[in-house]
Amino acid sequence: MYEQLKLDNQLCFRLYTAARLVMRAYQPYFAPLGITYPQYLVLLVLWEQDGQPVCDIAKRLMLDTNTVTPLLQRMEKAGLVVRQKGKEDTRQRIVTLTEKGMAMREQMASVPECLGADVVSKVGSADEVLAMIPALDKLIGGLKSIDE
Amino acid sequence: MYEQLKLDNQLCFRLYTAARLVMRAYQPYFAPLGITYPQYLVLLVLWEQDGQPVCDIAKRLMLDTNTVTPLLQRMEKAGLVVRQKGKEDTRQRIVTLTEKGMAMREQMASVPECLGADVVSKVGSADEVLAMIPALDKLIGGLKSIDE
DNA sequence: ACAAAATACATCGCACACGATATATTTTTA
DNA sequence: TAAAAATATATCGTGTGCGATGTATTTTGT
Repeated sequence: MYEQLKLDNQLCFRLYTAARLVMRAYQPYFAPLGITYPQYLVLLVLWEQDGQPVCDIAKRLMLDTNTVTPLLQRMEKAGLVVRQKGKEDTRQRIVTLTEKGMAMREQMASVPECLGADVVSKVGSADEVLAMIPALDKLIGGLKSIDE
Repeated sequence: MYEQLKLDNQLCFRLYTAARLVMRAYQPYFAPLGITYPQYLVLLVLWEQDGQPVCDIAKRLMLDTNTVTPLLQRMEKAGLVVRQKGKEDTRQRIVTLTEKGMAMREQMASVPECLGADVVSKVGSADEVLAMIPALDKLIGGLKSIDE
C-alpha cells in the first residue's frame, strides 16, 4: 500500500539530495574565496558574457529577480560586481564584473576538474553519472514548460 | 578557454535546477494542504515508520538536526506531528504523527502519480528520466562518502 | 498622443540549509 | 566509578528561493 509514497521510490528526493550534496562538495573550494554556490553560478554566467542586465542573468539561471537581486547586492558588497543603471533602458541594472570578479576565474579554473576527480574517486567511474545529462535536460525542459 | 567553467558543461547546475523545478511542480499540490516540500519528505519518512527520534529522520533525509529541528517545530505548530521526550534516552525527541498528519497520507496518495503524468505530458516519456535513478544513487553514495 | 499593459527591478516575509556553537544526557574509558 | 568522549537536540546567524506586492519605465493598443 502507498508504494508511490515510499521515499526510495521518489525521483524528486534523489534530485533534491544530489543537488545538496554537490553544493556541499563544492564548499571547500568556495569557502576560502568567500563565495557561495549560487554566487559561483552568477560568476559563470558573467564570465561567459559580461555586462548583462539582471533579467538576463535570472533567465539563464532560471531564477526570479527576487532571488537574484539580493544575490547581486551581496556580490556587489563583496566587490565581485558592480550594478549600474542601464543607458538605453533605465529600468535595467547592468551587472559588470570587477577586477576581483574577473580574477576569480583563474582561481576557479581547476575546481570543476578537482571536484570531478573527488567524485570519480568515490563513485568509480564518471561515465554513468555524465550519461544522466541528456535525461536531466529533457526533464528540466519539461518542468520549465509546466509553469508558463 | 575555460571550457569547464561553461554553465552548460556543468552537471551540478542541472541537478540544482532540476531539483528546484521539481519542487516548484509540487507546489500546486502542497499549497492547498499548507505543507512544503521538505515537510512532505518528513511525512514520507514518518508514514513509513511512525515515532522516530529526530536524528533518525535527519539521517534518512541526509540533513542535519539544525535543519530538521526547526522544520519539525513548524510541523508541530501546524498540528502535523508531536515531539515528546524519549523514555529510554531522554536526550531524544520522539516525533509522532497526529491524526491530521496521518490523514494527509490519503490526501497525498495520488500526488506522485499526478506529478508524473504532468511531467510525462511535457517530456514525452518517463523511461529516460526514470533511467537516471541508478546513476543518481551512485552519485549520492559517492558524494555522501566525501564528507565523513 | 495617451491610457493600459507589459517589463525590469526592488522589498518584504517565510521557510529552508547549514556552519558554528551551546546544553543536556548517555556511553566509554582510564 | 569519575572524568572524558560521544551523542541528541537546540539556537543563532547568514544566504538563498520564492510568493506577494510595490514602483518606475517602456511598450502597446486605440
